[in-house]
Amino acid sequence: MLALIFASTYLHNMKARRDVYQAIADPTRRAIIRMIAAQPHNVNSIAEKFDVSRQAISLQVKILTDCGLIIIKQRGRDRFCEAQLDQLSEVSAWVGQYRRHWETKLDDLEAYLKKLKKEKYGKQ
Amino acid sequence: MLALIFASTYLHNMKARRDVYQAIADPTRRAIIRMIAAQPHNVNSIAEKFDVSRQAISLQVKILTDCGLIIIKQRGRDRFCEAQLDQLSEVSAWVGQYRRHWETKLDDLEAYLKKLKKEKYGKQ
DNA sequence: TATAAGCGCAAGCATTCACTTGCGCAATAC
DNA sequence: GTATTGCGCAAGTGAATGCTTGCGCTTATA
Repeated sequence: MLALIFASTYLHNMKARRDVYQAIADPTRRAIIRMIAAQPHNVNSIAEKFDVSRQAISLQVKILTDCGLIIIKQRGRDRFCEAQLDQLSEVSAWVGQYRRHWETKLDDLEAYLKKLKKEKYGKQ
Repeated sequence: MLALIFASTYLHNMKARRDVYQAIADPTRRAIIRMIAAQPHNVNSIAEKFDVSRQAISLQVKILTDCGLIIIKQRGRDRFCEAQLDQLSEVSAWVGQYRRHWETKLDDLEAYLKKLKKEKYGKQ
């Protein structure tokens, strides 16, 4: 009896933290985004492209839907997934604030070339 | 004896899939990146800013180091963490390819406003 | 009407994650 | 010297993740 009580306290699919960063962390989900960004697909036609079960893809689609990256348009028995990538702007903004960190090297190179040029042509 | 053999097959901290997307999925890691991007910190001074144990932060630092987002410069007993965010350009590129998906609405709005303006002022 | 297709729900399972505590080691401070 | 500080390593834990299989519902097709 106690076992039953304890078992019931276990919530299997508890609402987890799901933000955009988390959503795009999984390569399968990125692949799904890639697919439906090019063209809407129903769940099964997505699943056909992967070698996991249909349910696995269905769950990934649910996750992407939950965090608003895709929207479902029901048509008959088909559920067409369309990309709704507004949320990606957040990621873009976050990454963008560090742009100088990875462009520094290019800047350095540019400055170096400029200096080189100056030395070659102008002397001042 | 068998138990020993089986026990030894269990690798506790097995090398997991760790790419940039995974690395930035965790809010704590993003916060760490934010900190050391502004200024290098040693591990303890990072840990002081969070209400988790020092080891927890140490592990996060290790993850970030493993996937190349930060580099460690040892100085005496201190280990200074510096940002090395080149890898973020990959994320930027990935997100960037969908830019039109979230800018469409702005474009639509712009077109709508233009149309509105036209109707108001020009009639053609 | 019977069969098939598209799909979600629910339960179970192995792995990974993020965290903890305890320990030890090297570098610095007293 | 001894004490303290900075830090990694190792083991353990609960929760989350990603997957599976089985079932049943609804919609389309034969």
